[in-house]
Amino acid sequence: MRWTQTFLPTLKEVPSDAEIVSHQLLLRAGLVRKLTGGLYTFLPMGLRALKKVEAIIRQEMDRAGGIEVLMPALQPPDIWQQSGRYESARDVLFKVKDSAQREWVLGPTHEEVITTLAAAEINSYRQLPKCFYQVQLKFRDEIRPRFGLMRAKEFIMKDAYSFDATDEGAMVSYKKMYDAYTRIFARCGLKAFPVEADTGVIGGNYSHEFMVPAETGENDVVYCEVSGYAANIEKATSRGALTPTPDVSTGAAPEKFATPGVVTIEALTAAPHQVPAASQVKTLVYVADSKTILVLLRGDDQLNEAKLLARTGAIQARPATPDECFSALGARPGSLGAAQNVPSTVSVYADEQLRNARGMTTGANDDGFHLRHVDVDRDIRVSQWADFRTVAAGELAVVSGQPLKIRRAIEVGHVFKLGTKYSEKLNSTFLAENGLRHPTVMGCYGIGVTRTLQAVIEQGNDKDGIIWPISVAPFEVCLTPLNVTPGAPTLVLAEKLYAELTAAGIEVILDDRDDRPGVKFKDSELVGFPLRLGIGEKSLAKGQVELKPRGGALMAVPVEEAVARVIEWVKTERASLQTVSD
RNA sequence: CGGGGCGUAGCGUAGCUUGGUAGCGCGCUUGUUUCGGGUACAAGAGGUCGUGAGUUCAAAUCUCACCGCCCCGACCA
Repeated sequence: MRWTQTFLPTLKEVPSDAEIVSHQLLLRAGLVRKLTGGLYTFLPMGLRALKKVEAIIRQEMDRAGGIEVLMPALQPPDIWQQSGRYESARDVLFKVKDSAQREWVLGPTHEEVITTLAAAEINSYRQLPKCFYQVQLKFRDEIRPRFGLMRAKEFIMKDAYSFDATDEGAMVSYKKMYDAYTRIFARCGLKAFPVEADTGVIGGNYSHEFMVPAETGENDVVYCEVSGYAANIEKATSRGALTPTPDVSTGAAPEKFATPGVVTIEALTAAPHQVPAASQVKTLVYVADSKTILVLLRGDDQLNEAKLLARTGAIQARPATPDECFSALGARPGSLGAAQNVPSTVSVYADEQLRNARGMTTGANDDGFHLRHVDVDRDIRVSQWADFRTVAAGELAVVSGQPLKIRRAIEVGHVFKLGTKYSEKLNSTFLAENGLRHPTVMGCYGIGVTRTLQAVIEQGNDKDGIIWPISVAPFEVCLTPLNVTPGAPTLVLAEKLYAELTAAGIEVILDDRDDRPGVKFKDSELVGFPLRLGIGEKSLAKGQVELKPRGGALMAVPVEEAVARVIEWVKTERASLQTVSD
């Protein structure tokens, strides 16, 4: 490819609407352009890099036994109603109407479609297991698209769906995808690691996310360096709060006391009351699937809403409004409690941290009053005990007992063991060897392809631009003759090397622009080609050309060795990202 | 949806407080120059100042509404 014949608009200045470095570089290096918020056009270099990622994914999916298909992005709403997600996923579903005013949905994912296919076509255990995958555009009505390709309204995803006859088989399929993901991200040059994950609205009972550590990520990952435990904060557990709950119980009965104007945990810790946060019961009123519930935590703990949904089985939950609190408990936030005057219709969920907690202080369900001497087990009617709290850094890992750390990360992949949730609802059943009909056991596996591409940039860059791993770079070599006037020795040699390298299977872009050396150097570094082969009159006079790896030192090599040296360098780089020999 | 910020040439921005001929840098065009790290000089093209209404003799500037973008939060398969 010749620079003058492709379309590679680089930007010297940082676009004002890009905040994070990978988003800035996507724009500056001429990889993408924004149409509008959350919608981007891929330009030639961006598209080439994207296709590299897709090719790696396809190779590894095929290697893992995946079968590629392509499903419709536009889908009928009835299959979504059948699975129950027309409601549960309504906030992210794009809906469109055709000219007959009939409604359609733009698929945010394809469980419904693939399960419908399986229901029709897979009828015998002899046809199992099967793992279908596709690389498809997905649509999500994101409330707030941001960070370029990281969170977009429309994006490319690789999604795979496995169908097995048995639970054990499903675990084998899961493990195959898990291993394939590990290879895929390694081959993309990404430092990605798996973490235990919450399954969210998609359902299922076993799940890992693949995370790329990055301060700009939107996920918090809890991990233990000693045991290797790692989990999304939505899922993470620990041995509990670092400070024990003070036991100041005297055995006394709950006692109401006036706390005018005290409506926060914080305020109650101050004079005159001076109740430590760890001795308070935090009472949260939530509306879970239109039912009012109470969630109790220790005063210094934070609710983990993902756990709330998981433990209660609710599809959606939100904090109750002050009015809703008042009508349920007769008091407003700041004076709420579960010890007295709780209607029997209101379920009370309590965090394990409060088990056996005695001598606690909590709201009295009477504005301006609290209760002291509350023993949770004795005084509160708890419907269900569970882990509802958010793990904090420094708490001890459940297994190893070592301190946990927390870091930000970008989620690039997610694997789920789904079980029979979708196969039952959409009638994907098969006849087993014993003649009985069973639902297929499913798994689903996603990789955000466009997000992965941006994660590669987020992880590989410096002040000059992108530093691509060679496996994902739009071109492997940037051939840079400094003088391109027709007939100039530098151009003549460049054309010769271009032909030879291209014939040898090296992906070369020839910077044939009539521009100053500084411009060409800066651009090649901004776009981030892994190797620059520079041909200038000075070194050519000495019979030499220059090899400059991106981010590495410049090497002068004799002209006659140039092709061999480039091929060697490229092959070494390629090999370093190849995890399994073909 | 709540909070904050911003919309002026392809990009980055000044001007707005205190209303009065829209400016700069980059990029672009032409010429000269330079030719190993975003050359230098000169000439030039390019603007409904996001849209609409209002106030005013006069609005980029003040007021209101709307639209769009960015950030924080909520949300996130």
